[in-house]
Amino acid sequence: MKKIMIKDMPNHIGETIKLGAWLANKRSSGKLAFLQLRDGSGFAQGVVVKEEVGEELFAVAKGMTQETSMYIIGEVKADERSSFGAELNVTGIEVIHAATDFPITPKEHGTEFLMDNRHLWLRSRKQHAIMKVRNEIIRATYEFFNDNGFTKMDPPILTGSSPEGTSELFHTKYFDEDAFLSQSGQLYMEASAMALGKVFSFGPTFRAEKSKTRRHLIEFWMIEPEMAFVEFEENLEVQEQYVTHIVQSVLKNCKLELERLGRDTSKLENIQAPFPRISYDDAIKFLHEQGFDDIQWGDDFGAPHETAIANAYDKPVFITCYPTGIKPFYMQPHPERDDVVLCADLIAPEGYGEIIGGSERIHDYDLLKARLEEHGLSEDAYAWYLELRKQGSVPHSGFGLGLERTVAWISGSEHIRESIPFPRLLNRLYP
RNA sequence: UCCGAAGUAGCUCAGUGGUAGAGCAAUCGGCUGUUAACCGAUUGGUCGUAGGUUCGAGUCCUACCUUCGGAGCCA
Repeated sequence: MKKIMIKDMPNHIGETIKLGAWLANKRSSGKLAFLQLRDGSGFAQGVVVKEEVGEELFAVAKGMTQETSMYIIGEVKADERSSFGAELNVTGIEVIHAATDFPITPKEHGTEFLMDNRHLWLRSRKQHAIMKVRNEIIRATYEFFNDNGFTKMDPPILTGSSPEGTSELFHTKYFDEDAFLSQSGQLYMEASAMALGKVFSFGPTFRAEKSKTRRHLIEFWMIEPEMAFVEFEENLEVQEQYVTHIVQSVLKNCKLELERLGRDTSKLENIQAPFPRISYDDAIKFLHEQGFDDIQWGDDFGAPHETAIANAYDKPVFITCYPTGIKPFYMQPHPERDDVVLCADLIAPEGYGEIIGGSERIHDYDLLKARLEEHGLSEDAYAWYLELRKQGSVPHSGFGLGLERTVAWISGSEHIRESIPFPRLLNRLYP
């Protein structure tokens, strides 16, 4: 007898098979029991008919508690009532471990309770679907960059200095030295791009910001491509093609999951490059026209401003060329203007906020050195980074995409904490 | 850090100065197609903590703790 996964059941109609499974839920009558089974690959219903299996096995089925683990044997039957077209006509059950008092019952629960039980919450249908979407985004990311000539390079997580002086960093000891957990691998990716041309990284980043919103995590995963000989506008084209690829891949490969999440897929089908662009200057004008009198040229956007701009489009929108004063030291100035830089943020639709920040980087040694000084950053700590501009420096650009915000947007999750297996939040390091 | 809301059964909540309640979960029983199944019964309480007002406090007052939502900061 063949041991298979639930997702493959439609390929085994009429066969007797074996599953390793957990009991997600059950319903029963005097002569029928419906077991809602899950095995990690999917969810399926097992039907136990008393007349067919006998008193003893029927009593076992009726008595099973939520999340009991088992090997279960039966014949796969086609059934239109199933979400994926198949169910199991059970003929044998071997209970492996009987669960007791599983805390997450099939009714409503509060956030704190679910977060305390995150290690068990992951088993639920919605969380399962979000993790599948997350995985598809990761898979499509590797596919896109591999197909387009990028090499994956892994920057260090322990660093001795900060790429951007502003954000709070997690501090730790490195033997007798001070070290910090990486909040971006960008500077190392620039060095990597000078070696391998087009590179990307995918790894965790850490920000000790006291942020407490539905868009913030303390530990989150970022995809950071960096490209030699690529200038500002080409950088935007890579971004819109990349985001298009991951959205379309999820639509194609996660149909069941998006349905289970209740995602409005028509909004996602529309996500096709090119994406609209609006300059910072025009965005300020637009906001003033919309009645926002709380923002002036030179201010950074708040969440309500970003949402107002995003709501004017049905695709992600690039906001380009921000004032030099509110952006990091390494961004290339606009060729015709001194007061703005060649950068762009990509704002997701439907209020999910900024998912990409990117820019062309300064490649002139003297200018970069001057910017380091203006920002009060130590030249010693950035000596290796400056030296890149002395050894065959070239125009180059890159960006960083926040994975969890992207997962939240595509899956339609209301909060970013559900888009990573074990979220690290302000006041939460458990489980 | 600031602004707002909330802490009552394992979970989700009601209870608005006078005997501590419901649904779900658990346990027992019933039901031949359920799908957050349904029906009946049973079990289950330091009302966040400390102090105060009152004949009497889950309810009113004060402080603290915790959580949630938002702001700032950012991806």
